[in-house]
Amino acid sequence: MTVTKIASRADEQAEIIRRVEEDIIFGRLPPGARLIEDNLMERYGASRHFVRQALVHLEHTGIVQREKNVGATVRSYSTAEVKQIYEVREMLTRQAALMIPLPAKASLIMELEAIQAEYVRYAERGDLRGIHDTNDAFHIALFAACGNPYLVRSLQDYMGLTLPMRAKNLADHNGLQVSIQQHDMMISLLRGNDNWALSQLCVEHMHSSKADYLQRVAVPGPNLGPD
Amino acid sequence: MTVTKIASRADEQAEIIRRVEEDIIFGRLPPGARLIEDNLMERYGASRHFVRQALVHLEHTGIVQREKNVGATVRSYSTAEVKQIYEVREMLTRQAALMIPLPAKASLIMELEAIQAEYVRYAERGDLRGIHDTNDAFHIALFAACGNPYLVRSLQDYMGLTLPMRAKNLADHNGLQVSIQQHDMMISLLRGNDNWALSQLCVEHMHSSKADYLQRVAVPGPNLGPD
DNA sequence: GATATTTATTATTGACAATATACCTGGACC
DNA sequence: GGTCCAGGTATATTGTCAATAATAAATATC
Repeated sequence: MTVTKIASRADEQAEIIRRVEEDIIFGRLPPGARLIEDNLMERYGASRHFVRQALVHLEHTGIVQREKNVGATVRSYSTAEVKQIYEVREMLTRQAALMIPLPAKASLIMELEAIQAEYVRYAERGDLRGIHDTNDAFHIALFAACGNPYLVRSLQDYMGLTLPMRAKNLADHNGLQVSIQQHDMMISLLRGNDNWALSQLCVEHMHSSKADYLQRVAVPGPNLGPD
Repeated sequence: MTVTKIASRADEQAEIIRRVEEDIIFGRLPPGARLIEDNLMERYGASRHFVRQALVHLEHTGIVQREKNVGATVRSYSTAEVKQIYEVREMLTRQAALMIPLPAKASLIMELEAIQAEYVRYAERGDLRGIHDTNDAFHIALFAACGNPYLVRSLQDYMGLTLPMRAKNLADHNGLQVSIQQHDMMISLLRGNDNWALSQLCVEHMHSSKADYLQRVAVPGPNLGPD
């Protein structure tokens, strides 16, 4: 019940979005779960207006589905959709990686190393939210180096869209270790000259979470009991 | 003052968005113009709620800029930004075109021919709005054939973003004729087997409006007077 | 030239309206 | 007598609005 003094009213909505996202990512709100405005209002202590706006945003992002006069639910993705989403994300990723001038500037490498250090710290602590955020920050910082902010924006769109799929992977100890190693490899490739290798690594980096998710979808969790 | 019985309240917002877009596209609202809620409310006979919502949407689209407590303005693009936007759009377009299975199904070709016929009709009549809409419809229908709705969605995003740049080109008689011819060529390429040629044509198809816009930006219109 | 004041504009809120869904009741047909 | 459908009512939920507060920019004043 800490009040924590929300910085400004404008950030309040962003905060709601973050928290709903978080709840979705970490499975507290499973796919298909209804997002009822009144509940969210109470849960986050916000007015209907902000909650609604947050839902509109999340709908646009793609992780929430809204139906007029009926309400919002957490969206779930079929295997076909997951493949399609990743197809585009991989394409954008590959392209962005190829556009990064190599060898990268020292400032970029320093920035990434700083983020990576933080990432490792969160990983050790098992702070899921921190892991997730620094992971995203790492990729954004990396791809920003491609020089085209619009490409980065689109990549971010797809990172948001694949949020639910990636979360579980980062919670898994093994997957997390692999992710950390791959980030390190990316940094070392930035010192070299091989855009193609970088591009390939970035695409592979996505592969595990995608495969993982598809597997999870194919074999529905047995510990949920009959429905 | 025709009332025209707006189909449903939900469509009202879409209608406002359409009309604001239209005003921006056709230059009635030039880049930098302020979009004042009260004005729009009166102009479109809508409540503040819908106008605001429309502005939020247009901001997300990218053709409107909003600053807290200050208001919304029509966004303008620097040459660098235009190039970056088109860089991504071309990339997505190329990719989508390469993914269309050739030769295309007869149903697709029929659909495109129908749209194209409408397009020509609007062109003859000089109906700018109709020209614009059918042109977009043509491309959406074409690229939908790539089989990945998410790729199409991203393409649509960029079509929206380049809206202000493309409009003037479609108003120009010459540019319009070229556009019509290129559409015909696309349809005939769909009957063949050469994805690469199709891809190339689609990218070239964008080139004229892009070049045109960049030229227009480079040589500011002289009939606006000093500011 | 700095500061107070006014004005134009957007942000926020809570009350109310509209809508869809779930539930319940009554009746008819099997 | 039981069951299933139709209709209507209640309820849960979202949609809309208009009044008010908050903010930033412009203007006037000293």
